[in-house]
Amino acid sequence: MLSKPKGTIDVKGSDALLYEYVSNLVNTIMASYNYEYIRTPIFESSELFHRSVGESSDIVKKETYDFLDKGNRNMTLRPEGTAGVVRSFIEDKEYALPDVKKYYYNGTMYRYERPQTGRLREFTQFGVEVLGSNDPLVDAEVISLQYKILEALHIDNLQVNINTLGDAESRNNYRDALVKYIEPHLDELCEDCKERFKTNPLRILDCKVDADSEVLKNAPKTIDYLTNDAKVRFDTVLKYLDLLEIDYEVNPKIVRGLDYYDHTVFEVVSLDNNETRQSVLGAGGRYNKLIKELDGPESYGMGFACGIDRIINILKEMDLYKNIKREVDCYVMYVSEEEKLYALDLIQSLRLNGVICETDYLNKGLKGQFKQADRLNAKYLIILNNEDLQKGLVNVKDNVTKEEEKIDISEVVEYIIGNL
RNA sequence: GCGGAAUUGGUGAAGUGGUUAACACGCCGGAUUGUGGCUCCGGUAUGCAAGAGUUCGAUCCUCUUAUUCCGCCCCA
Repeated sequence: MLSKPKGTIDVKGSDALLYEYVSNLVNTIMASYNYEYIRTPIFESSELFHRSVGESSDIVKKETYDFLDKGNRNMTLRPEGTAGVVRSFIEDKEYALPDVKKYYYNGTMYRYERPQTGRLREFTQFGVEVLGSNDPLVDAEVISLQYKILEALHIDNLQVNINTLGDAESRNNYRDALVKYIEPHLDELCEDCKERFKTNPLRILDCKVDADSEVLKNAPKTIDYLTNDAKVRFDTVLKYLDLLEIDYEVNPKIVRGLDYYDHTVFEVVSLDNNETRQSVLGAGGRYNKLIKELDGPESYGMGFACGIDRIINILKEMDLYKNIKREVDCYVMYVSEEEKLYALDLIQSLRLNGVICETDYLNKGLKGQFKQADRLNAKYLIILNNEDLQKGLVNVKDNVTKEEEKIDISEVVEYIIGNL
């Protein structure tokens, strides 16, 4: 038996409707913020991700889908969306344009991970990237945009956890201080933290095992190592968020795992999402260094990415979305071959007029067709029979009131449209 | 990459080392000679994730593999 690859899903049925619903909502809201849709390749040169996401990050070290194409080029299935968008921005020299570029994307990403609920190898994210402005206004807008989308889906108990890493100077100062502080206490930390100490010391801060240890409680805080400019900048972001009425909590432990972040970093969680599950719905931050890192000029970037699959998991448990299904306007019933000809013609006319129309494809009896019509929640039934057709009439039954009337066949389409 | 649990039909599931794998929903057919949704009757897994082993005999025991779920790592 052939089956789908590990960590992938088939999206169909009510799931597909939910994905469609979320995507449509994203499109609508993005439009009102005037973000442009961008679609970048699903595979890019491996080098792009090594240089953007970072050689030392776990994503690149052990989670990418790499392959050699037939021209012996090293390719990687995109593990995240930012790198491709930034690459495109640089490649097309959009930094030279007079305006800020505001992009949003919505597509599949690939990471070779151990799958769990809310963690797939092929997963779907939407996200935004704002390129070319360092104004704290952008930080606040990006965070609020993500927040407002989740809010529009009626996901409750949202919380934004926010922190700042500061500029390069702040970040380096802090890193040095942290390393100096941790080193003598290294033996008191867990095995994973000893490894992190070598690869990415900042990540020790959000270790769950050592979270309650005295060592971490007394560790230096990023906020104390900010340059004055970086601090003022962060305070400004928070002020704007207050103004936009976004619930946030400054959490000095948020550091993020991708190497390209500086200044603002944040994540949005849903607190009542069955607690143990993957509760981070989206995350992002500012990445001013990244553009130069990828051979662009000095520029600025800020964005977020949001996991649609996780959103869908939450929506599926909400009463609001329990009965989502496509409703059929009209079900056309026939039995004989002659009636079928009328049916075919009528169905086409209805469909071309925008009526969602279904019929029988299995030569079922009338009883079976009634059953199918009910399964489809058809609002109207059109029952064809030879006797009436010869008089130019068809039976139209309102499937809610159960009232039935005979309508002139030339007026059926208008009648249905008029009643929908 | 590491640790743990699970896997029975279209679905929810019960069950046992030994002839026909319960029950329910769904679906199909009939009672109802072309207007159903109620009721009644009948049908619906040559099969218990896949493969190998133990056994006279395994869905049930053992091993391997796969997948799913949970925890860790990490992350959306």
